[in-house]
Amino acid sequence: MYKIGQLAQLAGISNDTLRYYEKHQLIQPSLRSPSNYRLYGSDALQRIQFILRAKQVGFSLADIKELLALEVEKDQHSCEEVKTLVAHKLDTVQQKIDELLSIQAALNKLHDACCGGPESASNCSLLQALEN
Amino acid sequence: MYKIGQLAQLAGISNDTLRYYEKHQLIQPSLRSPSNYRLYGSDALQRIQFILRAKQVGFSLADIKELLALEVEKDQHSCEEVKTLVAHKLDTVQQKIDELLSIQAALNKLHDACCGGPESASNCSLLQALEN
DNA sequence: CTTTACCCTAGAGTACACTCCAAGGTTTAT
DNA sequence: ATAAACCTTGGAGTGTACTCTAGGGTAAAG
Repeated sequence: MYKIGQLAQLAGISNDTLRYYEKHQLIQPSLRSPSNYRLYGSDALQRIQFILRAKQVGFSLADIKELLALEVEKDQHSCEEVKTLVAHKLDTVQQKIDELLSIQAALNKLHDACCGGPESASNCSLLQALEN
Repeated sequence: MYKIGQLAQLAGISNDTLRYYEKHQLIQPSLRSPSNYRLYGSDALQRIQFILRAKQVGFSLADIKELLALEVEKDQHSCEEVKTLVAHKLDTVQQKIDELLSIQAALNKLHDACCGGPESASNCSLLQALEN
């Protein structure tokens, strides 16, 4: 069981951020101590790391809340619903990957082609690299 | 030459957003009309599309301004500087791709494994799918 | 020639995601 | 037993990225 400060330090975020995430229902402490301190299990760390990863690639906290809520439960009905939602999320993820690959290609071109020979070095920008 | 409204519509953003990007030096109109209207060349559209793509994958406007400023010019000195900056940006991009691949893997697992047989369907969440 | 649909600037307002502060209670170390 | 280092809540403040409003000028259509 971690207290808020311990968990925050492990995750590299502030206590305030953790309380903010709780207020917005991205994470809940497993229980409260007799003196009302938040107490977290070790699964909390994994959850926060997922939140940070998703944030890095442009998901909003609202998006992330939806992703974390994706769960298959016992009845087949819920499973079908989840499958549809997951398919949408996978589309979004693939689109982001494609966008990153195009940015990566442009950066590589700027790195390799534009700095190659002495004559090729004049006037080469990221957008020009993206064009060809 | 596009007027601001035409360009904004083509790009799917508002006139205000375009003026906001100009104020923050992400884009400049090629010239002003005699009546002081902004006039953009066709390269502006490409530039905006790059901005939107980069935003989608979690780059801030400050990041994007830096990316757009990456240009190799005539002297070799500038080229070396650009190479160093590009290498850093490529690291960031690769990290984002890796984060997306890990999210993609978890979503696929939730989609395939957790909805497979009738018994495997009970209690499967995104984070559990990420674990194994 | 006037109405409708554009455009301009400057500045205020909004949503999101924190971040900080005040005023107080708890735990740990000396 | 007392100081330092934690924790609590509620609410105010900050930075980013827009979004809207006011008050005005310009351009195209009937």
